[in-house]
Amino acid sequence: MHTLSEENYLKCIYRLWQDKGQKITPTAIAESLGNNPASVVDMIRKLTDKQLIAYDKKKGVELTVQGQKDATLIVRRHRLWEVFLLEKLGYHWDEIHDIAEELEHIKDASLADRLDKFLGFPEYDPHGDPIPKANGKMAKRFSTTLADVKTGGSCRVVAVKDTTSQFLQYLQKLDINIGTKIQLIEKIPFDSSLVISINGNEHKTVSQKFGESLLIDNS
Amino acid sequence: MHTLSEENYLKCIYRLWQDKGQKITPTAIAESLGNNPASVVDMIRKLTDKQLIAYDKKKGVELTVQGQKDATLIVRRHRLWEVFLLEKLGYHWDEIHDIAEELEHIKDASLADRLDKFLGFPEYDPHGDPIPKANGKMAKRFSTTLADVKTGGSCRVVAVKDTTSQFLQYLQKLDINIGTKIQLIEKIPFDSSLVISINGNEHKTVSQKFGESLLIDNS
DNA sequence: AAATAAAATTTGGTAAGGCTAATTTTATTT
DNA sequence: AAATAAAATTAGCCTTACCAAATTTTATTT
Ligand SMILES: [Mn+2]
Ligand SMILES: [Mn+2]
Ligand SMILES: [Mn+2]
Ligand SMILES: [Mn+2]
Repeated sequence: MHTLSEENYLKCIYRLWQDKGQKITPTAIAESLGNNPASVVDMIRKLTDKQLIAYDKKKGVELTVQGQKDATLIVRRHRLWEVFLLEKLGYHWDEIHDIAEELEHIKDASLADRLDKFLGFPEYDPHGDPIPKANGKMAKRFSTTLADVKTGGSCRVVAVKDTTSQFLQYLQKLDINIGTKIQLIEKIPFDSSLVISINGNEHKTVSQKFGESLLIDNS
Repeated sequence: MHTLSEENYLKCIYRLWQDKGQKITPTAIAESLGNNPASVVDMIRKLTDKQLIAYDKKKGVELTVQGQKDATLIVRRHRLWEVFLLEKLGYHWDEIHDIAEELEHIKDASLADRLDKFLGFPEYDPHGDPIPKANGKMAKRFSTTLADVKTGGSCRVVAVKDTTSQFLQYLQKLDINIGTKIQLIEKIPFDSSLVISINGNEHKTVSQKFGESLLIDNS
């Protein structure tokens, strides 16, 4: 099996791969994990030896079939634990990520499946991310952000791209949750700030970064 | 906070202290953890520096007040997770110990208390060990074993002293659980084997080691 | 095509937590 | 009281996973 560190690298590579679909460089991994590039190079060698990734200076880092399988399972465990923490233990959605970051590494062959069943086979985690099934398949992952909405358009929040408590607490303050309806009133040309109406209420202005962190469904 | 290794040492020392109440030596700790005595000496220095234990060649290792507090919390988490795994996820009692051994190290200030509440504030874990309360207090710990019962006497199983799956599966095979009634028919003088009747059924013979691993209540 | 900047890699270290083998201290026998 | 055995400790190494600094490779400008 994999060490805690190996698992965190795997999951990180998996996320970078999903997020952009573009070349994954040692620097990108280093930044994402808050590690030194030198450490990343070490781990790339290690994961390559274990046949979990393939590295080519041209194509960057890629997960092998086995690497994808293993990464998916870690993500599955992470998201299932998040559901458990929120629904069963009553945590708020800005508290669960860090705890799940530890829980996802608990090793037991049947734990994820049992937890899945206990939770009623949820499709999405509390941040709107799809939970991989036991077979590795998972529901659709949304990709349109609030920043992509046309002026005047309406949409519904389906997921958050950023799970830091700073962002989630800001959302709480604005009374935005998964399912909240948002109308884009105006896009400020100067800095792409967005003027929005939350659930039909008074206008509020949010940054471009904010808009790019909210995944929405046009409806 | 403490590392995973520090926590496992703390818990080990706590258990040795409860089990016998006698002098805790580096060798005893090494044996209990399956580590080399040299490693134990290193860790004793580390835990002493952190003021979690006090070590005196005459008195052996002792937990400080802080060490006791911290060890108790780890035990609390371990036993609460065991209840969760058995009652909510449907594991058998011989599977839960090893998983709880990992879960007990998840660090979050309110996790144990939330889990405790979710489980309905259980008093004992599935092996019959008392679960420390949030304030550190806990229900009575039983100490009489089946080997202490007088010939002809009857008793009820209240806890197991050994949580290895070898022992627990043997108990399962004999149809012995927490609460099972056992009568001591005869004690073989030669090797202290015990002839018992489980729930009034036909006589079976078990070893002295077996008898010493079952905690009972005379009733 | 050079020059420069950025990214990747190598080299040499550190800290934690293990180990074995050797040594010293403490207990137990004779 | 010696001799012997057992326990504790020290010394020296190993692996994992990180780091900083130096170097090499690759990209980007000029
Ligand atoms: Mn993690
Ligand atoms: Mn999530
Ligand atoms: Mn443990
Ligand atoms: Mn237990």
